Amino acid sequence: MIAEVIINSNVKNLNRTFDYNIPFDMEEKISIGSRVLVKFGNIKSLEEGFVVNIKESSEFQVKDIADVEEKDFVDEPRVEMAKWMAHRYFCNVFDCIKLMLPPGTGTKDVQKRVREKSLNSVRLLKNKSQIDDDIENKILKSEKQIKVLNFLIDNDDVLLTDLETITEVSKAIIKTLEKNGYVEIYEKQIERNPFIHKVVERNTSLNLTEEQQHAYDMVENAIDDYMNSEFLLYGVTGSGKTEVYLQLIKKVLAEGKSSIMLVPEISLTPQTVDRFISRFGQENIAVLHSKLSVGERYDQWYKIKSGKAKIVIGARSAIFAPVEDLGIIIIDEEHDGSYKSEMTPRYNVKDIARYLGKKYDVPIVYGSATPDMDTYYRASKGDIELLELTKRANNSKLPKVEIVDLKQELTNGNRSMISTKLYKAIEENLKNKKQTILFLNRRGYSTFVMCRDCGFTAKCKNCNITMTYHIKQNRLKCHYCGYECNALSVCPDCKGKNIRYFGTGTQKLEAEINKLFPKASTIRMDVDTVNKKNSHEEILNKFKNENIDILIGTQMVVKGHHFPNVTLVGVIAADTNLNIDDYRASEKTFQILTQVAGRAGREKDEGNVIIQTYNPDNFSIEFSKKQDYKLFYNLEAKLRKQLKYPPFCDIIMLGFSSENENDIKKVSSDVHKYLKSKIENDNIPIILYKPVPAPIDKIKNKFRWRIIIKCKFEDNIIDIINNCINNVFGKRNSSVSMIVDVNPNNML
DNA sequence: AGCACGCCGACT
DNA sequence: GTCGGCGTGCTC
Repeated sequence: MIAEVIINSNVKNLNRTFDYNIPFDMEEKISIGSRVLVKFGNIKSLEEGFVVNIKESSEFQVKDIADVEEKDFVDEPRVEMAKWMAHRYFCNVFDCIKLMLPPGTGTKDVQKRVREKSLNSVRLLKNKSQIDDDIENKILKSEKQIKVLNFLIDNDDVLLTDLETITEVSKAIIKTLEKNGYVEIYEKQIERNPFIHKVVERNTSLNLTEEQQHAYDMVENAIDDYMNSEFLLYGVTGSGKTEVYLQLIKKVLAEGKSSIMLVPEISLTPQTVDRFISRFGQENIAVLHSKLSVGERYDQWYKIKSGKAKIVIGARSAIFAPVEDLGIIIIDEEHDGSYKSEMTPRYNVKDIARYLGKKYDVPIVYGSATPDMDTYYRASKGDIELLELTKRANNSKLPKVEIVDLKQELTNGNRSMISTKLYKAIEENLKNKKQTILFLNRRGYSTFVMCRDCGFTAKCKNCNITMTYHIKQNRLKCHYCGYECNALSVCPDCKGKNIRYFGTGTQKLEAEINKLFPKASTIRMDVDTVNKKNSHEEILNKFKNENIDILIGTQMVVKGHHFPNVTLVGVIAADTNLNIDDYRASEKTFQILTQVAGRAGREKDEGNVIIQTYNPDNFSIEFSKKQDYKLFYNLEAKLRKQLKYPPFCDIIMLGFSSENENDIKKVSSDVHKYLKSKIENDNIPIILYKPVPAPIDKIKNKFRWRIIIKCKFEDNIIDIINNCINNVFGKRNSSVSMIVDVNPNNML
């Protein structure tokens, strides 16, 4: 028998199958979806491959499959889905299959781990002065570090040919270290169970309100009838969407089927998970997200694969969890940008959910207080059933929202970033021992640095971006590539000393609040303070339990947290998202303002929200004051229709990047020419724009250009783009790389 | 990745 | 001639 195998490679030219003979002794183990090792080309080591089809004969002179993995990880429908994804997202099939494999088991993952371990052991040995600098330098610089390591472990003939050998090398290193008594430092025990410290009380279903019950009944019918229906659970903040999810999952679990519940990466906190654990017990639940270590992820994956955990809670990639007997897919906070992948494959999780829903005849539930324009549009057309929750579950009132015009504030002579109204409200809140959240969607201290004499602005040397001043380290940082340099006191151009720091970030806000309210306790939350594994959680717990007066943060503070004692939310500058060059600017502004306002007054005390803005008349700000999504939707939909933006049309962005700007111009114009000729031939209604530099035209020393296409993202344009990629990028390896992003999250 | 092939300039 | 540097193509 012959197997059609795809090779693990990101080379475009290798995105096809190669035939291999299945040796007799492997026939029973190999099926579609098996992971195999094969000899390929002149490559010395064995390549990782995947069987995607089995047939009787081949027109080629075939080689034998060298090895096969004992267990199958991917079933035939998933291989089909991977092919579908590769075509739709313009990537290699293997890139898609990777998402479905147990984490950390790929040949390259294993090699990487062995290399890291080896390097670690070298460092340890060096600390004991057993090797000299020269050897370490060789090891650190060399790509084939492990070969040098062989020297260390007195084993000259080990070659890095296959997994087995790597394991051998790794074992030998461990042995050497054991002999020297370093094993406890080297093999630091990893905490593998994410729930290990949890003792959670069990709780039972709450009584549903009339609206919740109706929503539940509608989805329940779909589950009973094996219907691939889609539902939008549109409920105001605090309306009890989660209780509906919990009861739906309970229903699905009672029938022995699995549930996938997706939440935005940022709100996948232990509190969220606790709520599910206390309802279903931790043995039934698996959690998948990016903060878990590879080992933790691997264990969770097996918990699902073995059928032990029938409830999967996770971020975007959890849609690929190896569940059997899928019963329901729930996507909470469905408007969230994290559901769209910004890496290859650039998939939108809703596309995948819809594919699975159709394939297995299961319902999909989207939940949000501020639905995505596209979701609500589909609901208005009747493609999605709209289920509304109009009241907050514990009958708490929606907060009172006020808007402060910062232009007015300036003419009144207040040049601080806290308006008089907000100042008084904070003061009042402090007096009443209530908590306050201040929201500013920009981290750092100052957003740009300018010389007042000659107009010089500090820019990153790798990116065409102004540097942000961080006061703590007294340094300038580039938020795109991470480049840092010392803060300026003298202008590098004119040597003037009149350097001014403009704009505000969370650090400056924190400093100002501490100055204005010296007695208030404050805590700041942004990527600069939450980079450690659990610090996101720690900050929120500290705020909640130690009753810190004021939480200052970027959009991280917005997502789905429940703070009973918060009665005031201040938005320092509502305009930060508004002025960027993106068709979603209004939608994002409305969403974030509504979500942040929803943090206030979730219990018996009424909440207050103060939004400071330079554009009080902008409709997305005005409608968020009214907290009226439908008003917002109707006006925004009208604008989008006129301008041919989603949901009425899709934006396909072809992004080019290269260190050589001339190459970019050449390749992008070739692509443009190709597309233009095909589109004219096919007579398709497509708007094709000429290649232009991107708004940020240089990042990490690479120039960036783009071509924008506006049309419905359907088969004809998908085929044209795929052909274009094969034609222009198929053969020679160009210095220019191209990515295709459909309805990208940001247009910068 | 790594080898073959073929093109072209440099050198015995 | 023919050696070797390098761009290009191919891998079942």
